[in-house]
Amino acid sequence: MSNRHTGRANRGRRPGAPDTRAEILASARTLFAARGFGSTSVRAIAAGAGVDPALVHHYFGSKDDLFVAALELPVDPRVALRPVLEGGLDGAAERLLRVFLSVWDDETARLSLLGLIRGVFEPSGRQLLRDGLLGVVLGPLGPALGLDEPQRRVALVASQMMGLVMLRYVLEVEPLASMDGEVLVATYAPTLQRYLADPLPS
Amino acid sequence: MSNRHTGRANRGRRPGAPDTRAEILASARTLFAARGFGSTSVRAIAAGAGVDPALVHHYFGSKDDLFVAALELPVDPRVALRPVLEGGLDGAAERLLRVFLSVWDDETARLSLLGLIRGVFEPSGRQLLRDGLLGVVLGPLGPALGLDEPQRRVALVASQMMGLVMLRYVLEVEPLASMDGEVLVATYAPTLQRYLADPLPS
DNA sequence: GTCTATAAATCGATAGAC
DNA sequence: GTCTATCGATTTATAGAC
Repeated sequence: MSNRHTGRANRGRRPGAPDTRAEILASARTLFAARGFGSTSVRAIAAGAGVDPALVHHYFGSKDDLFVAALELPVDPRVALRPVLEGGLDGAAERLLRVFLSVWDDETARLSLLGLIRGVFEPSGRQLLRDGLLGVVLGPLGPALGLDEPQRRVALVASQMMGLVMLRYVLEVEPLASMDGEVLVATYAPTLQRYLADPLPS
Repeated sequence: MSNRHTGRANRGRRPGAPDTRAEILASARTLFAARGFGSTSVRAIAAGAGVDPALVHHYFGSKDDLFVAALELPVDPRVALRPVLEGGLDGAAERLLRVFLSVWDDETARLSLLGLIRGVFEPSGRQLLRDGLLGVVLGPLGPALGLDEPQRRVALVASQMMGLVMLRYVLEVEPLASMDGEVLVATYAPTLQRYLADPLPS
């Protein structure tokens, strides 16, 4: 596990001077928050961390992966949402709600997510939440479900889910705060399904 | 209107020593935020301001009036919502959305309201927003429209409106942020009407 | 153990004296 | 403008019947 206390110290490669991986993450968080995902280049992140751009890919894979890591989400939304995306448009709202509630009703995940929501009122936090929620979390719904006007439909879905979060988990308004998950699914699924699939006005 | 600059200064009664009205307001804000509307008595507010309870009524009328004043809302929700309450259940969602958007799309009012929303993450601000939004603003919908399960229906309505506020006015997500008001009404009215009038699950 | 009746305290609001 | 006195309603607590 380590070569400390083996009698023969200083064997092998020493740990990288300052923790390179952490510096890349810090640089990414700062830049993503300040300029948004689209306007931040991997090269800029590498420069901010004082490392070679190739190291960014070495540690994190794609720029998307790095963004997800920088968000510090308790779950990888691309994994969690897979069953939602793969099931087709029928019943998509219901599956989405179930995934959504299972994450938010887990206490550890909830605390982490609340931290993200908290940043809403600072410009950097807004940018992060916009790109994260609309881009990474709900964005894939558009292509995967074959939505027309994907941006608009996804924004409508997001508006209802964000409101549910605010009332149930932030403001803790009754009876929403202690309502059974299945009842919530039954209540909100028709709304979300309408936003996803029904004809949009004008 | 005033005796300033009339050439004969200091006419009439001078303003009361410490501004009693303002002290009552300050005391009310503190107590409403800390304990909530229901658990705060007019007597406690008066004690906090060091004045007689009757003065509270003298300056502000009812306890409800005082609460609205303490919220520093840009409009009196009880006045603004009158047409919503009086029109009956049919079309209530549409009328509610129109009033809602007319207030939020006014810049002065919006800035003031955003200040209220900002307090969501502090316990005192939560209490204030809960009592304000659910109690004063949307609460009257229950009795006026003759809703069954008024608490639940009003909370559902609030969850969609709060989400719309977050996406359109706080996060400023497109295309919601610059969407025409009438399109928004047409989009969200069916959702709100369902929350108000349709059978609820379980 | 559960429900009802009643007593006590507290509250919001008003009228009127200073 | 400020305060005393007080009403009527609501809430809270207690006691006793079943």
